[in-house]
Amino acid sequence: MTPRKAAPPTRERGRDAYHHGNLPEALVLAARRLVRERGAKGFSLADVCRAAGVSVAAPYRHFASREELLAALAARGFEELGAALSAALEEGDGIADALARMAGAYLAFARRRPAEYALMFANSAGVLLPEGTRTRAGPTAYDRRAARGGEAHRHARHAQQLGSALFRLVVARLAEQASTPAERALFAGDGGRRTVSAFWALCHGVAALGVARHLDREWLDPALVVDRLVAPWLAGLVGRDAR
Amino acid sequence: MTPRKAAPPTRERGRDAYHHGNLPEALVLAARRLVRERGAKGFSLADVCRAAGVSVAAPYRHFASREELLAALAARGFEELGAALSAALEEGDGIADALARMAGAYLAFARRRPAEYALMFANSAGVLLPEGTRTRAGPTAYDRRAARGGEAHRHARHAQQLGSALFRLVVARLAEQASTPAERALFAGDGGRRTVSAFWALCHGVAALGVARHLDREWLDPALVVDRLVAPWLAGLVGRDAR
DNA sequence: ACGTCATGTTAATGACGCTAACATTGGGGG
DNA sequence: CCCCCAATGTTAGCGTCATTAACATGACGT
Repeated sequence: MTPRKAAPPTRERGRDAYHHGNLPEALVLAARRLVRERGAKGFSLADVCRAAGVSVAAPYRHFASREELLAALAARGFEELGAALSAALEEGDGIADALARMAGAYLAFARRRPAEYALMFANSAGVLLPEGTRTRAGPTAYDRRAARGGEAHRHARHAQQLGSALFRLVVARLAEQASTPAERALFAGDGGRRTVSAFWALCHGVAALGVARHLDREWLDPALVVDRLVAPWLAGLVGRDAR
Repeated sequence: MTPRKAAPPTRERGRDAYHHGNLPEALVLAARRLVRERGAKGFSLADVCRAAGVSVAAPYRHFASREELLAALAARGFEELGAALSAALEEGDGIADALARMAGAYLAFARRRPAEYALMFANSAGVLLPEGTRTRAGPTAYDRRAARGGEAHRHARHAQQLGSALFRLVVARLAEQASTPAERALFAGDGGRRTVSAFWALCHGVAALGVARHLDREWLDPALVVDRLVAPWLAGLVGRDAR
């Protein structure tokens, strides 16, 4: 959007064929490997550089900071989680079944990639600092470079949450599958987003407490989560609206 | 517990009257202030020392690492949260009301102390590293000192979760307030712990997503959380067991 | 009075995040 | 066809941090 001057014609944007051969991708992959091996805090940007075989200053051509590299990794995590949820949604037969499958997929993701999952919600800039704070004011060196060279990069920014596209898809698909007026009412208009948000909170609660080892082992079983949380919640909602 | 040799008779353990006058407490308070002002990652151990007016090496007489100081802070957070939950529990009239009040207290805590809440669940050693990993093996200097001088310190360790004491209290109190057989069944035996765990997951899901700004503003209202999550969930559970 | 041990300080170490200044490379316009 | 330039990567260096060892101090019991 907003093409100030005609875009350079022949070269494709960040596909491959760079010096290194797509360093941003290599960095994200290296970071992901380290996150899986050593946990979300168990590595440094320097480690990532060593793993990718570049100097410690190289990442700053593509990412404004270590935080932004991790944000890119988190964004990738959200994409994968979204894909898993979409797949589960499509397999579902009826609202209750679809929600149960999605909960299973959600919890499976968190259990198989605990460090990445924790990272996705450890959005330090947005979460851990109060409202408008920035650790260091003023544009960073990366910003100055980026300002000069058009708009260039941006590897994070996208999908810093479960994209609203996915949200809309889930609402629409569940609305289709509704078989009673009460079920339909749950996904009509803005209420649909509300219902899905509640479902997300439900899944995230179990996933986050589970990853943090605050819950008994039994909660690793999606069947228990569905039986003691998802199903009762849905039944309660439907039952009330039916009355 | 396990008093190897008779404890030193006259001096009280870590009350006050040290060189500094209870440095551990001063450090925790300074850290808490910085967490509230600058967020969970917006400060360094050196900053805490400057705020407390001691040298950067002083904390290591009382805490093994920066992580352990933050753990102590988190433990304090869990204590406060537990107290708020207990108070709400006692005010409740009936299970549904008690749970609604506890949910309100829980969400209020997370909303009023977002950085501390995030910290409480960012237990890096336990959460963010895979199973048995340690960043650096071998006993630290603090460990060696502590091994020599009996068992000495320990400011964290306690209450790294919502204490099981609180858990038992909640289960017992709710079991008393149950007015139907179905409600009573929810809190009988191990099932009680399960039910309260589910409730915790529910609250944590909304609180964590809310703190991370992943939910719409409307979810800041406890009434909505109760109406769309807590109440339906409870009604669903009770309704099913009643059948 | 004294010595001892808890408590705190000074100084030093290695790693890290980040920046500026310099080097290289590959593709497109003259 | 070649050269220029911008994108990409490197080297060197700065300030900070967490952590440690070695040293200082002072309160308390003997």
